[in-house]
Amino acid sequence: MVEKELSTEEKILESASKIFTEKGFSGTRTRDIADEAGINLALLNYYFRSKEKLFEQVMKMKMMLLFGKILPILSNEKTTLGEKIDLAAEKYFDILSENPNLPLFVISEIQKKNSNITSAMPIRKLFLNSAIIKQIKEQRPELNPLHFLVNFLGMTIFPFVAKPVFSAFELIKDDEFKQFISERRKLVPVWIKLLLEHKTEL
Amino acid sequence: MVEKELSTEEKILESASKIFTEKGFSGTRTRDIADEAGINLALLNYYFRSKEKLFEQVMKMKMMLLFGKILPILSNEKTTLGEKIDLAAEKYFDILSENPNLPLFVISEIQKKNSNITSAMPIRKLFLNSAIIKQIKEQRPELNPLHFLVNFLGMTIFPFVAKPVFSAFELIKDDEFKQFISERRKLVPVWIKLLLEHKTEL
DNA sequence: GTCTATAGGCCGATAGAC
DNA sequence: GTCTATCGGCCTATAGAC
Repeated sequence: MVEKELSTEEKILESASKIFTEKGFSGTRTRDIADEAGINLALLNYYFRSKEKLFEQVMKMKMMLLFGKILPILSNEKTTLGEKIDLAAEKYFDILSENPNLPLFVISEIQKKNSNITSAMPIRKLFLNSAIIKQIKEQRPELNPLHFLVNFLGMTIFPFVAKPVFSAFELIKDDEFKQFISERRKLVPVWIKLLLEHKTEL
Repeated sequence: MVEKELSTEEKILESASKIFTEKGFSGTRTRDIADEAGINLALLNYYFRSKEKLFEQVMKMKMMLLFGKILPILSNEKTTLGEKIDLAAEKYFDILSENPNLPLFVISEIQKKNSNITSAMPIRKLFLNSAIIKQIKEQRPELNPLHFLVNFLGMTIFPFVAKPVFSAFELIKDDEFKQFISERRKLVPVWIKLLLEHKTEL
């Protein structure tokens, strides 16, 4: 139950965020959100008009959380490539440790086309023109720079995405996972730099 | 529409596989499966009793596809670590190119606890006792071998998991993605071996 | 085995009192 | 703003004819 000194609207948003993230759009019932927020179902529609509109609000928050802090780091013209890797890893492991289900939620709702929010965000331009893309191209002109982005994101985000499966098969316990992630926080930047330095024959 | 010379039961399974994978358990309506299979809704319940039971069948197929070919490669006592990496990468890129939504489907349905199938599969034992874990420990005794598995899976699976997001933001087109994946098929084994060879200071 | 028709329950949304 | 009560539609599952 959400308590504290939140307005009714904020309480509903908090609860919606929690339940949508756990169950996805189609698995969520507005009644559950209302219960979690400690208010009546009618009130949810009074504030947000419909389940869809409430979901879009939550999705917008989640996208900001997923991209808001990272894009500025990648776009910074004043830092070196190595500094960007260190900063981005640190920031992402922070965000994901606080919001472990964030990437799986966003990816899977976008895949199911439950959100049109992507059309409203200029990620493409921001990303393709970012300083880090230029720096990777300088360092490794023979490869698509997306390879290194995917390596970075795969090493950083994938453990959080795959955690439900690892847990279900008891490959790792919750406290071991925390330790595992704190090791990766230091290892991933080292590994990414290693991959960037060693020219690979195709 | 599924045609060919499939039995009714197989047609329903095929269609269920397709639609569950696209929309997840809670986003799927049994009517849509029946339509896709070109049969009546009542017939679906005649063969499979319920939506849940049909889903469990599909999930079992998907888990076999995801683990069935890979675990034997990782458990083979006669191959070297390098050979295992080459074979596993090749096999996984094949499977995932044919079934790009497979990992996202499995992960996200397990996260939503829509399936109990994990309790029926002895993945933990098979994996923890596998030859590859021993070989990684020999090569890099100072690190949790799970780090290298996660690196491998992150580099291999993550591009497929994240593709809906990349596509939504137009960071990559479908034909470019095919090319991108065929590059990674060669690059990932090289990168993984590189990470295994270079001792990392923690 | 396969169909039509419908029961029965769930869920999103709203009317209307306070 | 917040509630109770309820509508109307959708979805799974089944009864029963062929």
